[in-house]
Amino acid sequence: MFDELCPSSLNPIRFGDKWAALIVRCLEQGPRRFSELRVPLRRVTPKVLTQSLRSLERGGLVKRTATTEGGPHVEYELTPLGASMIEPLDAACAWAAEHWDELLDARESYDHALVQDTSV
Amino acid sequence: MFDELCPSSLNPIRFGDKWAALIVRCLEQGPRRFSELRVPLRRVTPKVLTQSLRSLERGGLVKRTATTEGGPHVEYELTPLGASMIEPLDAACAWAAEHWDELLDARESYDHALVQDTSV
DNA sequence: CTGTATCCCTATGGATACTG
DNA sequence: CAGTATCCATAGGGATACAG
Repeated sequence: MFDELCPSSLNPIRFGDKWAALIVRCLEQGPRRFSELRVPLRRVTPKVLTQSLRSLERGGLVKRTATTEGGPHVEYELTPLGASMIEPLDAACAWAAEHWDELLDARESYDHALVQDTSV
Repeated sequence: MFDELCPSSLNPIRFGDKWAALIVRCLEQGPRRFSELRVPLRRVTPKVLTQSLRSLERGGLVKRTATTEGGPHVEYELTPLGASMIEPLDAACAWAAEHWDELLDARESYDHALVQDTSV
């Protein structure tokens, strides 16, 4: 029933892996180089960043352009498909931001209740 | 920079774990019992379903109600907070559905190109 | 019926070091 | 600069069996 909504091998509802959404938001403002992406992403290790970028590239969301003149230079940018993802992604981020406090509060009171139960 | 957007411990941008989004969509149409949820979710094992439900409950997105009269009977339903998540979730699903073919095509041609490179 | 308990396997992601 | 290579730790998810 939900097969077509969420094949685990291609799960856009989760917007890809841990860094995918963040990368897309970085590229939202224009092309970025490999090293330019590392900084805002909390110093993600190169291996992991490469993994995520390859995955986005594979899904046609990001385009990679390399030149070698004057040292290696690689730029990543959103494809039109990638750019089309920004709208739902922003909606999700806006929702999260709007309800952030509620989420944290719910969590805290749930955990608090658990402690009570356990101690009794 | 992105800390407040995506703490890995509470990552609503990914709509929770593998089953969370699917569960929410099941509950969208009204309260469901534990066993009623197992069927549409491709026969997810009880352990995993319990895990996901607990996680949603902890986040204040789902409410659990249990009665014991005439055998165990437990119902899960969306809280207002959980219901508010449907909008961005639907947006994400709609995007995925709309661009599904493009995603698959991009993937296929990426993999195809890889094979070419490797064989050369 | 609604879960727990146990075991297990893989995928994800990170640290560190090295290369073209 | 833009990655690979290697090793490793953990968590997520699943199979199966059992319990209240």
